[in-house]
Amino acid sequence: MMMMIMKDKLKLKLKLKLCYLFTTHSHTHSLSLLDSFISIFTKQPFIPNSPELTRLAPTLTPHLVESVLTRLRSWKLAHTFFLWASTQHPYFHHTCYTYNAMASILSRSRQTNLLKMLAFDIPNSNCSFTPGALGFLIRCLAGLGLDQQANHLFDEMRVKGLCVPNDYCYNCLLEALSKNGGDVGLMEMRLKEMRGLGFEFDKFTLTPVMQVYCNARRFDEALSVYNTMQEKGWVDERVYAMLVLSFSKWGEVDKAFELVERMEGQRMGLNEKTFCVLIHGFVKEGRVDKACQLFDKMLMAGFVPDISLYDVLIGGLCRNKEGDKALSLISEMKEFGIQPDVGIVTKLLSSFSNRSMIVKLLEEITEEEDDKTVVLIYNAILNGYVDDGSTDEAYRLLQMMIQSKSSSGGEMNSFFCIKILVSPNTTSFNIVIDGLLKSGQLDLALSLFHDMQQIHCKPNILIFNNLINDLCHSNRLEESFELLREMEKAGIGPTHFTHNSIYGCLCKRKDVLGAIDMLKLMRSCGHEPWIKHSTLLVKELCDHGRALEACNFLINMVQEGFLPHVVSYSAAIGGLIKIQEVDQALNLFRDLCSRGRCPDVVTFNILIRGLFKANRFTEAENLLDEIVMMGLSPSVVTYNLLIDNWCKSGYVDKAMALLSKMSGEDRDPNVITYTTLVDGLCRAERPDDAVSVWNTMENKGCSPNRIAFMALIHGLCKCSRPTAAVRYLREMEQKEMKPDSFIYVVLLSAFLSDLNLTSAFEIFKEMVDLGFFPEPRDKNYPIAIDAILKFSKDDRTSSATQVLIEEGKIPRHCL
DNA sequence: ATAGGGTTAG
Repeated sequence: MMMMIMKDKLKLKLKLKLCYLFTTHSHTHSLSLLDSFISIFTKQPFIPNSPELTRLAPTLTPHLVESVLTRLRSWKLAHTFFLWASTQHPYFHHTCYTYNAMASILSRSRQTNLLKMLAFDIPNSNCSFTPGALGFLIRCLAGLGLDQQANHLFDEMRVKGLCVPNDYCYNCLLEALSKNGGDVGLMEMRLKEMRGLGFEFDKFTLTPVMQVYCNARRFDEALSVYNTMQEKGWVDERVYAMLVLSFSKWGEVDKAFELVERMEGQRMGLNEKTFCVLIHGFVKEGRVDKACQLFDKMLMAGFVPDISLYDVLIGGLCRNKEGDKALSLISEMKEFGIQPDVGIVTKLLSSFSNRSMIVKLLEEITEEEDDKTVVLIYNAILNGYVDDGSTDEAYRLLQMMIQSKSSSGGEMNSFFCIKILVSPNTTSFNIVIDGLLKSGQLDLALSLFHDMQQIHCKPNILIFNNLINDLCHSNRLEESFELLREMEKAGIGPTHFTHNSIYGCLCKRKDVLGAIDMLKLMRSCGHEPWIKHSTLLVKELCDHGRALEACNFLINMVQEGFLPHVVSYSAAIGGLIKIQEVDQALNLFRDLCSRGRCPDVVTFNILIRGLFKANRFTEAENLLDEIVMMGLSPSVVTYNLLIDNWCKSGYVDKAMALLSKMSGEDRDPNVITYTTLVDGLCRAERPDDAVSVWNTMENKGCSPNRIAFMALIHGLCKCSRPTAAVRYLREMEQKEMKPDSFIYVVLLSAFLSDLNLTSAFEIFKEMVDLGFFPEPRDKNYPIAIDAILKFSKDDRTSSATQVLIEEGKIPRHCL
């Protein structure tokens, strides 16, 4: 410790000596020092502890550091130098001036994080700041939205005694707080502090205060501040603009406009940006009238409008069906040399329902404008047709445009009654081809594609992609490949969309080899295959019992450098389970985990179901623990699987207990949960409990679907309660749900066992009328035959049965 | 314009 202090003292002595040496000579020496530092810090590579720097360190002064910082052109170099200088104790300590020089550079170059760090360091450096310096620093912070840091810094500097803030500091702080929305409570607290310290409020205090009130929609407070400023004569253009913009934001268009007029009375004006924001805001509020007036004022003030203002005004006028005014704006913009673009023309067309207006628009433009603009308008018309479903009209108009190219006189457009003198461009074809594809006219789109090549119009990537995509959806793979070759010949590189369209088609076809070839191609282009396509291939294979091939495909994907998504893996696991390869499924599961893919609840659900089906209950329930250990939580499906398994293995009460647990865990039971339990309770001969679960379901607002109804009806019949069951059948009918045929058989049998022949016949008749009479090979066929026999033998039903036979409703072969 | 998938009930 002692040694270090002595060493420092020695260094200090040396420094004083050097300073003396340099200051005794003229300041050309310090200029050359400046140059030395600049050249060292701009030299590449920079070596922090070079002998050169060590030699120069003692010469550092705050003034020199400031000069170097402002001379270094890049913020990075400046910051490197700044950090280096920070470590040169005891020769050098930063002052508020060097800190601020750095802060200003970081603020200008938007280095938010570095500035934040700097602001954090300053109070810990024990460097004192003048009030002016603190104000400056706060403004640097505010410039990058660091108002919270500014607020914190302000207090810390004061508490540590490093600065005694004055009214200027407070004004800077208020300004900072108002910049990012602002917190009314915080702002009012600072004002109270100021007053307590005896500082007067001035224009620079109240302007940010008003801003904060405006941002917080505190209408009355904002106005009262405004009035105070008005009395003192502090209202300037900025204050006005602030209030006008706020009024506009609050939807008070008239008040905003009044204020603008008041400004004019005081010979004050808005700036260009404020004009633009206001005009957009007014139109948004549906006040195109005031927006147009303001627009005129803007032109009077000498500002040159840009196309976006015309766009928004014309859009507003079109919405108000003021087509004439919109058209006159078109003439006006032409005087400014601004061409209407597609957006504007489209807006005009959408508001013009009658053809005369469209003709006017065409006239307005065709006279002077070049072909480019005319094509733009025609494209807008094509767009309009396609958008309201008149694809055929669009196609016809485009054909006329194509003809105009070949016949020099121009084709007569019967709709517009004018001559078409312009040939279509790529966009024209794009619009119509797209429209044709959307309306399912692929072949017409393809023929248009050939037409465009006839007139040497170049197709773009969008046209190729859309055609290929549609061909793939129609399973026309060969033609897709042909287009792919064609686009490559045309020098248009396929995108991931192109490749994925074809890949998807191959997957749909279960063409494993083709899909792998495509993956190779995609790998070479850096195109990622879409998850849904790979998964589709896996699923298609699994649905056909080819789970092992699906697994091989996934292995191939890995070999091609694409790690399949967990969804694709899950599909394969499901496929393995379907062919009873549960152990293989478990292996695949472990494999994907080891490859770094994370299984999710669905993956677990698939496995749990597989294990249950294989009667491996303990393993299934162990997986439940694994879900939790992985930080996942069981889903409703997981619980439903458990409930189903417990119901079917005789633990209905355990299942019921889980039902109550689910609501508590914010895993609300769904219609499947209830259906499973209704089925389970009926299997356990507890029809009353089943009905009570049913009622709970309805009370919870969960509406039963046809499967739920069928489960209850079936269940009640099994419990010999066909009369109760029929009530639910009627409810289903009321809800226009159609039960499957077996429901009628089940009801019929139940009534027959119950010896309720009348009701049995009623159901039987319904079944026959619905065409649900079982085929001879159907296992329910004997039941139907037995019923007919019983009906024929009984007085209550025999004649009606006879009628059915005579009407031919009971097949002949039954008799 | 172009993500999106795999699991549960009668």
